[in-house]
Amino acid sequence: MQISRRTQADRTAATRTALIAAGRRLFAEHGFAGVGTETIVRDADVSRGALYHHFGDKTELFAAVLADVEGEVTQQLAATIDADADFVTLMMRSVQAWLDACQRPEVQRIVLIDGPAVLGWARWREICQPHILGLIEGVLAVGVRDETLKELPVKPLAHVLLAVADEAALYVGASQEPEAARRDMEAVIRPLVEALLRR
Amino acid sequence: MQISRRTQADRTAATRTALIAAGRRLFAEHGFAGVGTETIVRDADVSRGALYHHFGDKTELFAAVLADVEGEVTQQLAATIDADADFVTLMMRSVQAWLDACQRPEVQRIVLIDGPAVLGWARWREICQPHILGLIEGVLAVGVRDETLKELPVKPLAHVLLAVADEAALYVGASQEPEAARRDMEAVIRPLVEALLRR
DNA sequence: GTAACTTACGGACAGACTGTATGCAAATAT
DNA sequence: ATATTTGCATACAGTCTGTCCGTAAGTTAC
Repeated sequence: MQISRRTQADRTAATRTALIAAGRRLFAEHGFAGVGTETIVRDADVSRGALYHHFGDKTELFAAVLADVEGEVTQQLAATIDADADFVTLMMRSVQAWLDACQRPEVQRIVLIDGPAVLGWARWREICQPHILGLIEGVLAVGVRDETLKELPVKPLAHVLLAVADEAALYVGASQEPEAARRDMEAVIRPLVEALLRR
Repeated sequence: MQISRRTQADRTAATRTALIAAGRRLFAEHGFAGVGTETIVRDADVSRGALYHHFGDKTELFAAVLADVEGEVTQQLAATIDADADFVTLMMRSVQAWLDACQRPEVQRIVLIDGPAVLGWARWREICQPHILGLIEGVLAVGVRDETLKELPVKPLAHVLLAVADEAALYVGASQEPEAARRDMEAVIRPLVEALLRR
């Protein structure tokens, strides 16, 4: 083994992250269909050959970008979770954090709008699974086990709750008066969350 | 005014409906990005010139297809609505009907998956507004006014409920065991609907 | 250290697809 | 009957995607 200025792993990591970063910016601004690979590689300062070497096709790059954004947002969310809080405030705080995160166009456009259309619903949710969906399921599972929550199937429940949060984010994002829309949405979501508690 | 074999309005109607029907089939099967205009016009038995004469571009044709599907599904839903039933059973019956309708791939792919990505979320919901969203808002408004429901902002609530129904449809559609998934989803949705009632 | 090999990348190319422009024909207005 | 508008056909230009093949950088074997 010889000494080398840049190892292969280094090169790979550099171009991959450059491409993902560029894709993130451009997909967020123009949407998946609105930006060509040429634009992406120019922004990332690599060649189209490099792109197609590391990613099977344009949608694979998109999948990597999506996973990247998902991971980041989920990490933010996880940080706001306080295991001591009761279920309802925990959930409502998570919704708050989710709405905050989704104000960034990357999340709205990439995760919520283009994700399912580009990758298909199943693949999209698969990518969400280890991240945000898993987080929700975890919180719910605890609630079900220690009997503060009704006995409901956790997985579909997590899907429904995430769908609610997604729609809320888009609703607020598209609203002319975001503050009012946000207050309304929180007022709507709270009773839904409370409905999960045992009486 | 002379007698004419085919009036202009007839010609227009014929090609428009042919294009919409073809688009409906093909968009449902291959997705918006997966089918070219050439394929559509061949299936509709018209020329590309005709397409671009009647529709500004491919996305405008898609919008027309979406409105078409929306209208049909909403009509089906409206038929199942029985004003005499109490709120919860009314809602749960609507969910049933919605899940039935969404088993058709046209609805899943066109309305739920591609719609927001192709047209943008705002335009997408705009098209839903006169149809399914309006229907939900109507039912809710009645409930709020006669005080069987909590006082919640109707519009965001309708959005959230529709989002729940959409996710349920996609969840069931993608499931390996649709019957079980459907039962689970209904079990999850019921308490959410009940949560809207005044105590 | 050198040769063999694998991995990362660059540039050119073919195919497909979208939207437009131009020309014609059918229908309607004058 | 003529003019004008509307519906439609075809050809064309521009763009974009994915592939192919060659080259260079890095890694392994001897």
